[in-house]
Amino acid sequence: MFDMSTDPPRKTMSQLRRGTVGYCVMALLGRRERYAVELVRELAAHQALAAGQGTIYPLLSRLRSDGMVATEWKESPSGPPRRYYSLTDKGRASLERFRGEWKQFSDAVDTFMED
Amino acid sequence: MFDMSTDPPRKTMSQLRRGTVGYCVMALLGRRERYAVELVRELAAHQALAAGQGTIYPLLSRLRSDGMVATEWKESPSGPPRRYYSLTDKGRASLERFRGEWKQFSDAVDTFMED
DNA sequence: ACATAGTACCTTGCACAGCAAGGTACCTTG
DNA sequence: CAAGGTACCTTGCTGTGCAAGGTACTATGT
Repeated sequence: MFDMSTDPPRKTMSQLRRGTVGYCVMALLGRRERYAVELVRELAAHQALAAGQGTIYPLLSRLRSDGMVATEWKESPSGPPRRYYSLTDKGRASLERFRGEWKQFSDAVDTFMED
Repeated sequence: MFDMSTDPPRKTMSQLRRGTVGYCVMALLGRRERYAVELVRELAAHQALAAGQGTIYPLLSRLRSDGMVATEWKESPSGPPRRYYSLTDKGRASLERFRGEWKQFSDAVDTFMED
């Protein structure tokens, strides 16, 4: 059972993340390469975009098969090996395009939300 | 077939709409009551939030069973009767809450996209 | 040498909103 | 009384996010 009074905020935020998490990950990878657990930690820092491993691994897998990111295995200074992800040129182009779509979209929603 | 070069934008935008269309509809209903086809037309005006009847009718049905909106049948000056939707107090509270979540979320995405 | 803990990888099954396409009924007009 | 417009609604599919569960490698303590 949940908070029945209004609307569970968890679910709402989860829906909002749809379609954006991938591009936020790509934005991070555009600066420097990272591995999956690192990405999870950095997303968790911005509360609204917190996404667990169950979201990140399938997401990275999709980005990879779409050619948006490239991967490379590297040994860790302490622990099991890590798979590092970096943004490809195709990924960079896709991200650039998203920036425009995001602005258009968020401006539209802002318009509706302003009373 | 589609544009294979990068990413079909249609699909991206469709994902972005998730979770927001409902609240945009509620925002409209917060000002004055409207019927479904009217809502479809007003959303279509803001291109980024265009949603067809296949989206709107199930959405309104959900909002209704969640107690966010109330409905009332009214005769049309010309044509079949219309079902008018209006925002309930519960809907108003939920919308108010969403405004905060939306700001938090869009600020977070903006942070990632700036660079 | 071996158990324990920590880190990192990944998969499975489900939930649910948006959507295209298809279908019914009412009213007006010629 | 047929044709066209308006308004209602449903069905089946898709894709993404998520919790939960599972494997493997390394370091540490005894």
